Amino acid sequence: MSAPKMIKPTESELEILQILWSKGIATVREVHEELAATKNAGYTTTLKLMQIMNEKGIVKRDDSMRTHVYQAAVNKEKTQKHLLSKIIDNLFGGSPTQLVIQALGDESHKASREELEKIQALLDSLKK
Amino acid sequence: MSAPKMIKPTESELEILQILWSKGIATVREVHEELAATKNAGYTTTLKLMQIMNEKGIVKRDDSMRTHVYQAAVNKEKTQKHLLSKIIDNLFGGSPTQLVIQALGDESHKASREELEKIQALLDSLKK
DNA sequence: TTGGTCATACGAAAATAGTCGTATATTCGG
DNA sequence: CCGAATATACGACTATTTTCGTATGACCAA
Repeated sequence: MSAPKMIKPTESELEILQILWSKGIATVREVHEELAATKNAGYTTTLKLMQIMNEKGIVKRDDSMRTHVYQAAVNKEKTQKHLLSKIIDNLFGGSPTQLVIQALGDESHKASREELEKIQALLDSLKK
Repeated sequence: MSAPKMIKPTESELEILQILWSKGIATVREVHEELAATKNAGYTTTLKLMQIMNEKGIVKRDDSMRTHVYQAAVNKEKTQKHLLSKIIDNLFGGSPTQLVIQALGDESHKASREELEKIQALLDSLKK
């Protein structure tokens, strides 16, 4: 298994992870700026969060310089899969199909045609 | 909108909701019994949780008798959709397709052939 | 060199969740 | 009628998460 045995990021940690996953590496300042776009929190709050994540092993950091550089220490797909698995159990009684149906029917997150094709392709391969 | 403006049940509350959704109505004792099958918590813990859920408006109860009878006050599909929407944003950067792909690929929750057909049908109707 | 800016560390308050002990009331079998 | 079983109410304790204020040190421009 990977570094952290039980992956269970909190909501705030997830927000930070998403930024790190997309950026690859980032400083606290950079993460905070991006966070501040939608959220409203102080700089030291973000800092503290990232320090805690570092202690938990959710992120790694290079502190050889004055300004530390962070990166995710947990795999994106693994984390998604893990949390999704929990959701399926907690919210959909263990049925991934129900989840898929609700997700595809979500009005505020419509899938494009290409995306539908992608799902179709996956479905085809699963049917075989 | 329905009773509770912001639906945001906690993990424990979700476990209870699932039981209420499946049973329709139930007493604290009944919910607790079912909960105790997988979890390990005292009776008064379950009671307290359900009392709090009642205050929050997540469940309703008939307390005209000594043994109160509870039922969910939030719609199952609506709640699923709402929480799923959050997940899509928090974990999948707003892409339901990514979520669907991960869900279908989940090894521990495999979909049966019938379920795949159901998804196929939905996909067909979306494509039109 | 000195003042302003920016970085991390640290402690602790505030908010949320979950757990349970204990008090009190009702019900029921004998 | 009495005691055991069972129900709810309520308060409090623990744990976790989130949020910041403040201290301290490094860096830099004038």
